[in-house]
Amino acid sequence: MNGRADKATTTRTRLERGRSALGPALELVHTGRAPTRAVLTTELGVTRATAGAVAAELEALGLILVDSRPGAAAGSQGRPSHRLAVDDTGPVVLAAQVHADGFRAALVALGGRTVATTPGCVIVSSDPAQVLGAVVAEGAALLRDSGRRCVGAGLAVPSAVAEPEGTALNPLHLAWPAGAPVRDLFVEQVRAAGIEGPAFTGNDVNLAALAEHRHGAGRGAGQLLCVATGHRGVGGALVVDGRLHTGSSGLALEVGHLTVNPEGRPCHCGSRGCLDVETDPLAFLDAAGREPGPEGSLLQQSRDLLRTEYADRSVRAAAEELIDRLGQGLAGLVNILNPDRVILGGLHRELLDADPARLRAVVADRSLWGRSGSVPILACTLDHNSLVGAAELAWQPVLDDPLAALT
Amino acid sequence: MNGRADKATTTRTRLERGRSALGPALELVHTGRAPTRAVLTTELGVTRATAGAVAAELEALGLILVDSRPGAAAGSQGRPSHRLAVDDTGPVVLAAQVHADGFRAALVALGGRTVATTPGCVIVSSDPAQVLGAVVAEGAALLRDSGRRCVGAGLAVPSAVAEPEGTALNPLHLAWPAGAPVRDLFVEQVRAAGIEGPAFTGNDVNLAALAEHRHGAGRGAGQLLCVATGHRGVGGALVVDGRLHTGSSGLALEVGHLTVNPEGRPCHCGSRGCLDVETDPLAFLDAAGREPGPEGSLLQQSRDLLRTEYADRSVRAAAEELIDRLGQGLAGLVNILNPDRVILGGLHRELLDADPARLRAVVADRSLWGRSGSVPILACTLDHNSLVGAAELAWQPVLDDPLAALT
DNA sequence: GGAGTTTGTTTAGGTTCGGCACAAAGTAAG
DNA sequence: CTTACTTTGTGCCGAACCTAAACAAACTCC
Repeated sequence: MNGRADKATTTRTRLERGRSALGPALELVHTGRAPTRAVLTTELGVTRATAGAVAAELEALGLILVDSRPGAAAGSQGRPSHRLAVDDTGPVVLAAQVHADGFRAALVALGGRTVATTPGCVIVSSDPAQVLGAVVAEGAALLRDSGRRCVGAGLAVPSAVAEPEGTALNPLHLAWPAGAPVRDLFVEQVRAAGIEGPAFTGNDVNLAALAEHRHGAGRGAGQLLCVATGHRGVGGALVVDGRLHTGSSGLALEVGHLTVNPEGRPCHCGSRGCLDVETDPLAFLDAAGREPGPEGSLLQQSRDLLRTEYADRSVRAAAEELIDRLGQGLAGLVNILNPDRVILGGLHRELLDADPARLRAVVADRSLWGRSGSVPILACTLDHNSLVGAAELAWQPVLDDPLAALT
Repeated sequence: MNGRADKATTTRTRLERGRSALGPALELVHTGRAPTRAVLTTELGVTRATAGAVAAELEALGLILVDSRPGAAAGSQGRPSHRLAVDDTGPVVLAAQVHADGFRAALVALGGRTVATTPGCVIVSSDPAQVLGAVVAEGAALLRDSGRRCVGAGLAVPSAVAEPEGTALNPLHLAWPAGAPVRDLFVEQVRAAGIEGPAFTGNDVNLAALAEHRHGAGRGAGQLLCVATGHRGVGGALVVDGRLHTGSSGLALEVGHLTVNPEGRPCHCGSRGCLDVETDPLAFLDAAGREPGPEGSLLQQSRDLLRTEYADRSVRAAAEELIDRLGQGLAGLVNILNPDRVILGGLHRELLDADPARLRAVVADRSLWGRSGSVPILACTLDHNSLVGAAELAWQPVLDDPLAALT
């Protein structure tokens, strides 16, 4: 009996109970759905004993605080439950975002709270490695200043990211080559900077959707559709049961080429009237008869126009045209995906704010079922939601298995 | 201490091990992915001891057979593993399908094998209750003749089925009222016929996709997109990680109103050139300049035309037009859903067979990423896949928890 | 201040699964 | 046919994890 086939010899040594529920419990605290130990007990569906052990273990890991002082909480009848909160002195992750305007780095704690951030920086190179090096350098400086433990890094890029390769397929706004290996480049820079933990990369709208689902307007949604436009083109994302629906190779929700205007503008895809070219800031400025400025500022220019000159007939007409196109696109997506909530970002969010009734009416009219027609359409609520989403990406291993991720 | 809050007193009595893996194990045998106990062991990721207990338990439940005779299997080195197979004398489910042509009932065993079926029957009423009564009566007769235990019933209908209400939102081909409570009506008829087990209802294309994923051309696909057209309109379905993606209220993949031809036919939805009116049998007959027959036979008429008169210039031109439109629609869906396999049914399957290269080229050209463009597009392979899918619906509780479902 | 309610804690016990040793059943080679 | 080797099935033990139950603690309400 020398050549043994049994190799799965995972010797576990810890004796505490409540290990398997560790991840779900941390996620509940992380997303604010378990403010007390009593709520944690019911949410996990375990006994008080188990929930107590789980909370104690998470506290021992330095991730959460269990406030067991008498008098810490009160209000209803019975013994007040211990309050649960993210440990503000606990580990952080490095979150980074690259976009047409520039880049930004931040440290994000559990709960999605940004504990340190750089001001927006300007990109000085069109070489992905150099840009990511600058981003990581900023993040490393933040980490040094804070003196906190880092357990991972996440990067948001304005491009579809193919999995499992981790390549950016259309980083057009960055003048990067299509297919740039952003994941590997980012990992490399993170390693070179001596930052610990795994490093991940994702599409900015996907990550924004994830952030909104966990900490913003998407909380509690079962099937959350997110659509946003920043500078050029339109991005989409779907969060199903708390997880990003990335498709089989990370390219799902590439919604830009839905036809929303049969007689519309020609698109580089060969068709015409695509969502991409009909509802982005450039389309808005064009419809309003304004001269577009530099690419990085298209969103700001459009936002200013919408907010300050909405009384102007040409601006209003342009807004209404884009709202109708956007509504048509959203209706198509609602028919295909049947979400229970829709969140809009970037210029789309501004369009929603400008005339919510009109957008909702278009969607209701064009989507087939009254039930679907009444899907709530909301504006995103988080500042820098892509950045927070990048942090979520880095936190995910910890949320999945805190014990394994921290040791 | 009288008013106790702890009420979850689930006293379990069985002593066997391998309970939690019972469902996954049965699913592996059911879908043919665990032909032997050794494979079951590795697929489940448990020890041989546990897998043995699981297999024994499933055999004790009368669901599978474990062939432990020496010499039952051989071929490679080492001790041959016990063969696993569905118990052919085990329980069955009642599967039923209603469509424009008529209806059909069948008994389906584990593994998706149809053990008894009625010939196609003609619908003689436009009252849902009466039709379902006739369907269930046929099924009950099959059950009586077979003398086998029934553990559930499933029904496929040509309509979106809203959840959790179980209402058919657009049963147009059946002349049923929109919003007909098909689930409740079906449950009622099943109960009245004295058939045991829970009863479920689902959309026919959804169920066809489920069947193809488990027993047909979709086996092994991670994200399976299924598109089909029977008589009028187009249906879609998505299977993600082996489960139907139904959206938040069962209405996902309502793909009929994607715009695929900006200058196309007007659609009742108010737009023009929708997939629904551009790629269904009626559109094909119209494009070929043929007079459509009665609604129930549109598919058959189109199929005959495609197969026997493809040399005819008008037929070929019509096929190519529809292929282009279908390709555009599929490309849009591929961009949004990023599936790793596409399966076509009904007339779409015939179009694929007529000119596979053309359809694949259109999809590759119109979908954005080369990677997505190379999505395999296949024809469905199961006879009566909606019927088998209806059976899958009824089997699901057993697959989820065999112990609970059978006792 | 006592009754009632809700939650935390301790203890005991049970279920499930992995590790391990060994037996069983085949193939491969002489 | 025998021996070596490979692979799989089985029985036993213990660890891990959780529930149940009883009790203690901390609040509200009257």
